[in-house]
Amino acid sequence: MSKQHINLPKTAFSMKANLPVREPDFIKFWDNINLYQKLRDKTKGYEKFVLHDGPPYANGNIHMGTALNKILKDIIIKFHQMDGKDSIYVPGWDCHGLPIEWKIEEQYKKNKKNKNDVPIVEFRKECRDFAEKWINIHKDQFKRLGVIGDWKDYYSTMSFDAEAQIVRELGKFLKEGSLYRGFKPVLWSTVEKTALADAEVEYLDHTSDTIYVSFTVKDSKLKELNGSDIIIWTTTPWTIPANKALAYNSSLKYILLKINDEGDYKNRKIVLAKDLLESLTKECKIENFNIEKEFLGKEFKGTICTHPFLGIGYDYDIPMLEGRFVTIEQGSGIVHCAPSHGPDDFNLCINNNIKAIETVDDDGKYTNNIIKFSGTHIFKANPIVIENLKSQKKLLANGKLTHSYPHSWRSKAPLVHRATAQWFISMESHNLRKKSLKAIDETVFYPSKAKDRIKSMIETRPDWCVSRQRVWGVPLPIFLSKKEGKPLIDDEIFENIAEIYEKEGSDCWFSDDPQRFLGKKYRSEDYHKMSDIVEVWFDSGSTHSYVLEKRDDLKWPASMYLEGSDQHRGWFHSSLLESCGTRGKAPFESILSHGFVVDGKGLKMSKSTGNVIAPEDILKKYGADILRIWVASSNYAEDLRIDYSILDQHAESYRKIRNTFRYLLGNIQDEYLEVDFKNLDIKEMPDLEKYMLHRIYEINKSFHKYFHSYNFHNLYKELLNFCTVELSAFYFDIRKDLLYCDPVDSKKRSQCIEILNVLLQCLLKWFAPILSFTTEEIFRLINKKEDEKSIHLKNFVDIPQSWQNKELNNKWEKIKKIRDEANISIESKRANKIIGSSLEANIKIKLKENLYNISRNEDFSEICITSSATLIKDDNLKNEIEIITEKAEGNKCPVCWKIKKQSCERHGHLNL
RNA sequence: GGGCCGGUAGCUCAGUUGGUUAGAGCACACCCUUGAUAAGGGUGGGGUCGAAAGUUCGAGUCUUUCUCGGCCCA
Repeated sequence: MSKQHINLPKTAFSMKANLPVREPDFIKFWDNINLYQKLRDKTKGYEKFVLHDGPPYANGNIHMGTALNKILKDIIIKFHQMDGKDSIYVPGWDCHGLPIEWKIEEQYKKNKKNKNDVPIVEFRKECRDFAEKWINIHKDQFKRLGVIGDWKDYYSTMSFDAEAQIVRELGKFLKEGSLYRGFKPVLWSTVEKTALADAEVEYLDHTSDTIYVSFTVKDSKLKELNGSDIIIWTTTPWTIPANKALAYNSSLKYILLKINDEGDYKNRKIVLAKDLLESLTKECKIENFNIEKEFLGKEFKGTICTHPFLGIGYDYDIPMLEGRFVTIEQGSGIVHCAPSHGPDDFNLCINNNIKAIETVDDDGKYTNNIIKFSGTHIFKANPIVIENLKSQKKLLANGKLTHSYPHSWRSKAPLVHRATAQWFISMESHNLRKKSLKAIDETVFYPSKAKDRIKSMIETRPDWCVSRQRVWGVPLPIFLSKKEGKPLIDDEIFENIAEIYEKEGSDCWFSDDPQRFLGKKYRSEDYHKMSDIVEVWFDSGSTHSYVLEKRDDLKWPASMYLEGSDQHRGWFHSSLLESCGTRGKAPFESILSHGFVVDGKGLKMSKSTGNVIAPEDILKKYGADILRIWVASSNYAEDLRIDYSILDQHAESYRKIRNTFRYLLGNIQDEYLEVDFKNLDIKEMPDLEKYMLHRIYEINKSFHKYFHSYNFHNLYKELLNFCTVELSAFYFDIRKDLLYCDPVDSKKRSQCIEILNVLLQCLLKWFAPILSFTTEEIFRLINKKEDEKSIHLKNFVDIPQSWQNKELNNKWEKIKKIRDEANISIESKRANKIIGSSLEANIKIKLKENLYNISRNEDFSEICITSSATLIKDDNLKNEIEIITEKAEGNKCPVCWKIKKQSCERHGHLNL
């Protein structure tokens, strides 16, 4: 038996990973050694890389998208840390807002409790506790993914200092004058005198008055339209006095129609959508008419009409605007717009610089802004409006319609869209739009196409409405003077409020005497205290001010913001606006946006489709490292597909990587020796080892190139290919003979061992940001230094330029080609059952002079793993390379298994 | 419905400014090995580049239309 004469690999590193069971131990370990703090200590004073966390909402278990986001962040953080930066990740949570309010209200409903009976402060306390609970759950879920961050000192939008700073930020906008009071429609119940959220709305049948109204064209580029009547249809006649515009669809076909019937409209020309001709003439009982012209909606552009109540003082222009929401489902194909009474109307108008005004008061009565009808309750206004339209000869027809209509879930009363006072940040008054666009230009985007996406949003977005009529949020720190109705602007007051919040949070706004906030300078009797809260996007949009700017360990602006591509309209967007408004610059140097997680077919995950995979399922079945491989190997610039077959594939790759490490560890018998790269004696190395060093140099180069461009899927692919193609199938396979069969202390074998140590170090570090757990497992096995606790505390390797050897590379490219040819030749003999193992073969390699000269000093029996190999120069060859494979005759050496006629030159003396 | 983005082997991805026969790894099939062994090696099959039309000497790459999918908006 000759096993005693060979050096077989031996390692404590098991083939089976058992990640789901083992990984949690490493999380405990990282906690125990306080890895986060160790990292900070280690790179204290170094250049900072700050990846500012976009706060997830503290509500519900994490899903695949969250897992993707956190893992991607962690991978990037670890890369920069190992690249020699102080790479900092402070996790945060978004805590205020409606979804949590609803959750608490839901609990109330279950317990038959009425929200209105509960003091606001108590209600807010429950919201706070709810968010707190989910932060803790999330924290564990994120840690389980292997994410290293400042878990002890995380940030949240509901912390007292956050609430205080939000007040200061709002104060800046108020002081500047860009935060103004405007009006915007919300769903309103005139019975309960309150705004309702979508979830509080019930759709019930309701019978409405319907009217066909005409707006006379005052001026149009389309000459035939002048003097004609544009027809609109509406189910809310009471909104006609609030009309400010008309909307058409530019791709629809419209017609100009002359009415010949007797009555108010005899000989008048009306305009309507062609597709609605039949229904409209039927409903309006128009029998005799002729079509005078047909044209496309886009020709309306620039058309101005007069208000149907022109005769009673409504003497302003009504422009026709392009509105994509206009359809031919019902009506006339032209929609009347009252910006105070519908979201579509509001948006279209505000985009065309027509602001909504207060037209209806809290009680449901027209305000003084409505000429002639002020004081009239809108629910009693329909007959009056219809009467007036008729007398002005602007009513083509009227009727009734029963349709689904929003009602209050509590009082069951029909709701209306009513413009209420809201607070806006102007995009124009202080050049916020311009500043933001400039900031976008100065930001680096990964992928670069994302830049255009956010840019076009900023270009077209209306003013930012930052007020909400809810309770779970930061109260708008605004006092309106009773005399002038103007907001109180005084830094001292904002600071006073902020300081109070810093100590006790913002609950006191709702419970305490307003005088407390006004101090001694102003009298509370002179002011109305606003009860609105600021919308949550302002909360999270301000994180840069109370996290990046406030903390000494961070920096402003952040090096990077990294979120899903939906955040172009979310957090990227609000952060940009908030920061540009208050600091004139973006709070980030770069933005990385990733796509969405979809199923294996590219469809979005949904409960109803049943294609949802939860991170928890993956962790249980595969472990976090497999999930991390999935993240690293997927192209985040597009949507990321995931299903069990995809994960199986990655688990398979993981095994390959693991076995690559196992080979390395086994052959060094877990006795790792750190190689001094700089002083490695390359000259003495065999060619193959030199070639491997060259490959390491090249891989390392592209590794850095890919990492600095955040191109992880190519980086991972490069590493994986290196393991499979160059190591496992090539270098390792060739060197088994040397490692197993040469004397332990032979020079050549020692040199190979040295290369294995180099490879181990390189691979361990290259993979550490991705395979956080597995690399730690290996590091624990080989690390002997008491003070070096974790692989994550190490830096990337620095590969000496001297390892690069392009000439040698060219040579080995050719040798590999010869090897490939030899394999094909050997395989044909194997298929014919002449030989089995390649060691049963002797090969003759015929080469033309050029190739021959390059190869002459190499031992191809070693490279091709055959018993012998002879090189023959032959310039008359048809091909570059020709291989002849013959069955090796003789005796099999019991040690190296080479088949020789004579006794083995390496092991013959052992007399086995 | 609108805006933006995308569709290359079963899977994950390459594919420079349009230029030979579209590549890699994995998976698959077959074979070898049994000294990396619930491992390792070899060989091989597999693509009308989402569809159609167009520009061009030449299109995976450029243009248009359609289709499917995703995000955002309505």
